[in-house]
Amino acid sequence: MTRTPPITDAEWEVMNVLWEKSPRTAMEVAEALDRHPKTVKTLLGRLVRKNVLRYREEGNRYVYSAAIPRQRYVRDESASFIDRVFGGETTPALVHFVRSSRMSQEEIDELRRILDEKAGSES
Amino acid sequence: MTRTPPITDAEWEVMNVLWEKSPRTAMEVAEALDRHPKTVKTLLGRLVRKNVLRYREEGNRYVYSAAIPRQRYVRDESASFIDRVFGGETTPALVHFVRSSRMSQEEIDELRRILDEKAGSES
DNA sequence: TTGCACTGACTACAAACGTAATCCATACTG
DNA sequence: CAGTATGGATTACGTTTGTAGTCAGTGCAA
Repeated sequence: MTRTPPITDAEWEVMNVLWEKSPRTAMEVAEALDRHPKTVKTLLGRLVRKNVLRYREEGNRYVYSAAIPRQRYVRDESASFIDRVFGGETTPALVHFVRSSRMSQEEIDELRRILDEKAGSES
Repeated sequence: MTRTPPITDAEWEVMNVLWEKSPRTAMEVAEALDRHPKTVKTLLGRLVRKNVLRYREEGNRYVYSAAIPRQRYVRDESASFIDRVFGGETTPALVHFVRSSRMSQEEIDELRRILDEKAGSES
């Protein structure tokens, strides 16, 4: 299992639009982000070099798609965030988020359900 | 209220030891992190320039303390992380964390308690 | 008192980043 | 077919980051 290469903030923006819908051309991504096409192309190129994106030639242009599922990045990025900010302790992070966020009753119930499942399965 | 200046990964490491215990000298921080003193001094200097750290002269050396409470950084950093990775949606982030983390029964209960408080107070 | 061991200040420097411009080939327009 | 617009490849460039080295002052050990 190849390690997910680190990607920067600007690259995350690009990936987010491609995870949301693939494949897309460079121009389409640039428009979705409302950023300079040249800049976007640079970022796409770097992401291809990192093997986070793949492209297919379509006529005279490339269409890009994610080569690594969003889920993997979410997992890795979450872990490194929690390491950095909460010293690797997940529960304090969760406590912080729950305390500081506005949640609807439905969302609260959803989380409770998940905690209940967990209470059953956890050793 | 001044905006919390962005700090880098290496700077977070330094801040974490100073948030944990202040004040400390450059040497003490370097030892706590087991990193090259020169490197740590550079980072301390940069953090002072960003007004994230303050120092006091103690004999011929400086002792550093955080000038911005950890809590503020945690809040800001969490928000920007959730923006980047979860598009600003906190609940999906929470669901992800709860699902993917190992938690003891006590931790699960703690979170339940907090959710209960929240259920009461939330509209 | 002399010189060394530390200190902070300043400097260095390559890699990564964000942001784009230039270059060259090709496709479309008239 | 000529000229222009567009696409990817390559190059540019100031800034930030991580990691430290050099320099000049000073307090302590011998």
